[in-house]
Amino acid sequence: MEDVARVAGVSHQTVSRVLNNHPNVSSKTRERVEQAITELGYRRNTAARSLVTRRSQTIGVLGSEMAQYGPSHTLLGVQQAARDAGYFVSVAALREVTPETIKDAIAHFMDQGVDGIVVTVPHPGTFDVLRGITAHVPLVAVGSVGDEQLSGATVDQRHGAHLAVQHLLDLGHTQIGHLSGPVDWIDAAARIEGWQDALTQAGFEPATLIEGDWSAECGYREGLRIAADRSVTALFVANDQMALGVLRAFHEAGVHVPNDISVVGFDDQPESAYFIPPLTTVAQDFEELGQRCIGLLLDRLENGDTVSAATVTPRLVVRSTTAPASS
Amino acid sequence: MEDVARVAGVSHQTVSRVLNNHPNVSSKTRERVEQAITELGYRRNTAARSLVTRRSQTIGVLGSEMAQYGPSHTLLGVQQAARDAGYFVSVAALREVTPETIKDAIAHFMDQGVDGIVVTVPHPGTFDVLRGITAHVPLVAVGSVGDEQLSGATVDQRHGAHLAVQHLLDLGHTQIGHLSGPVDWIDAAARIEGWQDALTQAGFEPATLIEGDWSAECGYREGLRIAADRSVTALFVANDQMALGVLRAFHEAGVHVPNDISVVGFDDQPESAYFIPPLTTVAQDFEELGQRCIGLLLDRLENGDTVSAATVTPRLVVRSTTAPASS
DNA sequence: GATGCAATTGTTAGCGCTCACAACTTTGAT
DNA sequence: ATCAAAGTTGTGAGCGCTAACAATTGCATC
Repeated sequence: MEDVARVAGVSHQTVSRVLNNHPNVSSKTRERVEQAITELGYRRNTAARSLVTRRSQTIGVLGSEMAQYGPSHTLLGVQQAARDAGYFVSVAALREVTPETIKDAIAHFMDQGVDGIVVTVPHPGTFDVLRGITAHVPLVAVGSVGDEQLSGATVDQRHGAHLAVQHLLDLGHTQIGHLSGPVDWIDAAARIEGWQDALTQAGFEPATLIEGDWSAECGYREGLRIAADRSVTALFVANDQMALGVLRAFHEAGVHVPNDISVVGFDDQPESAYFIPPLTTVAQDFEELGQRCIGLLLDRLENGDTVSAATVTPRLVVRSTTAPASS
Repeated sequence: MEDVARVAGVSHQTVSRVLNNHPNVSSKTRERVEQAITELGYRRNTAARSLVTRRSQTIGVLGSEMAQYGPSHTLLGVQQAARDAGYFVSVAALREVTPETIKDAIAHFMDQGVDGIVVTVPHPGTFDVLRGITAHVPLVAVGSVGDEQLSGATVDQRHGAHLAVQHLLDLGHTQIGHLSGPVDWIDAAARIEGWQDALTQAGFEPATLIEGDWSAECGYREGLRIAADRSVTALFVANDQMALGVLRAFHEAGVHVPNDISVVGFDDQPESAYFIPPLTTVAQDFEELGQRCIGLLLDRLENGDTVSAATVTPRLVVRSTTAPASS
């Protein structure tokens, strides 16, 4: 920086002012400094800068199951939005989710001096842990609706589940089962509630609820059982991967989809259009979710806004696994 | 730090020594300092530390298509290995791959003062761009075999392709087509070569080569064409997603897998076991790949090793999409 | 031409840490 | 008891930057 100042014939402070876009620099000087910067290929030292500003221009992203479809796309959205805003993104993936591992990871980020943290750990206990932590930086929790202490960005999963069930109801189904995700996942719980609500509102009993684990393997296993007992005419499956397993099980058991049983998934992964048959499902935009997280964070960081929330709305994609109920 | 020193009754330098595990500190003093640290909840300031050491304890990961199965799992492996070694991981995802965007991202990392960079941009041009850059930190390129200037970690894709084709040859197939990935992907090129090699070695002509784009949609499209012309009895597909599309196309066209045509995929995603029928494919361990990258980087960082390479070996997983050729 | 005010630029200190070196303390051999 | 060598601790400087303040300049006003 001293070198730049010398070349431009000014003081180091003026260089700093140019770098930080301070108003009171004459355009002539600014130009000279900028030229010196490019000439010398100068890059400002981040460490020195954050030592004095106490800002690191870094956002930490804490997540579990980061390689899954949802989380990895959320990360992508977060990353892009953050980089567009001039922030670095530091990632910590949890191998195992416990209050301790979460606290550890947050501490890891605090050590690093991040300016804000996005948490995508989709278990309800997470929020309590986060509320118990006094991080001195803004926090956004994915999946949380947001409250006094914690900002939240979320897909309206309940609405998504409504959409799915309503579609089946519209087709004349009344016996609509649900193969859910693990109940200790926020998303799974919200989808269960949406399913129950829609059914209850329509005057039907939400009877058949099976708890799954998101995997195709589990979808297959439970699919075989459902195929054997045939107590439902339609099945709302909490994600596309389990739906894949279900379709395979039904295929093997000679249950025809959609004529014998209708199936609706959730997520709309790109592959779902190529299942046999192509899957009717609920699409959610994870990248937008990630972007909204950063939006929330930047609002708090730059405008000093307090807590807030953002919601992304899912939509139904009808393909070939749903058909009118045979009367 | 001054506070800790005061509480422990030593100088700030002694505190620093304890923090850095310097040998010449008496165990009594060390204990006293450590107690003061926990008592005060002291955390060392990363910015100040890296200002003087010129080390940031951060590793940059530069990638494209980061939400895909391979890259996201590689990132996971990188992240875990890095965190175990006490490093932070900063991520930059490229929206678009050009020499400029790569250079930008590297510059972004240099600004941040990363200690090392892992690049997973699976296009051959990448390596030339990287060689042209004078980053003053160790670089590991995923997919590169490594050379004088550039360390590399890679899955032996050629071997994987061999495995797939040999399996089909063993079943008596001789007309073995290949639906490849985009030829400007390193992985796609390596798999094509493996396919060609294996066939040539066995004395057959590698005739039917179709270039795809990794997507299920493309697998479906090309699958329909192959079903119509029936010039092959077996198809080696460069990834599982395209294989999904192919299976769907064959199903629709009334081509029975594996009796009419055998299909082998590549990747072994967890879902592949639940395709209809379950997919024979080549498994590769992306997390291990990521871990090896960090291993390479740390070797260079800590032991001053020069360039080197690591290879992960894929293996064949036989399921139900392959059967002996009907004579 | 003197005066005041704003716009622009320079000077100094210090963020929290590690490095190099100086100073002190112990140990063990003479 | 004496001395050197090793082990242990303290002191001062400075990494590259920005904030606060001081100093200078330009320019309109009386």
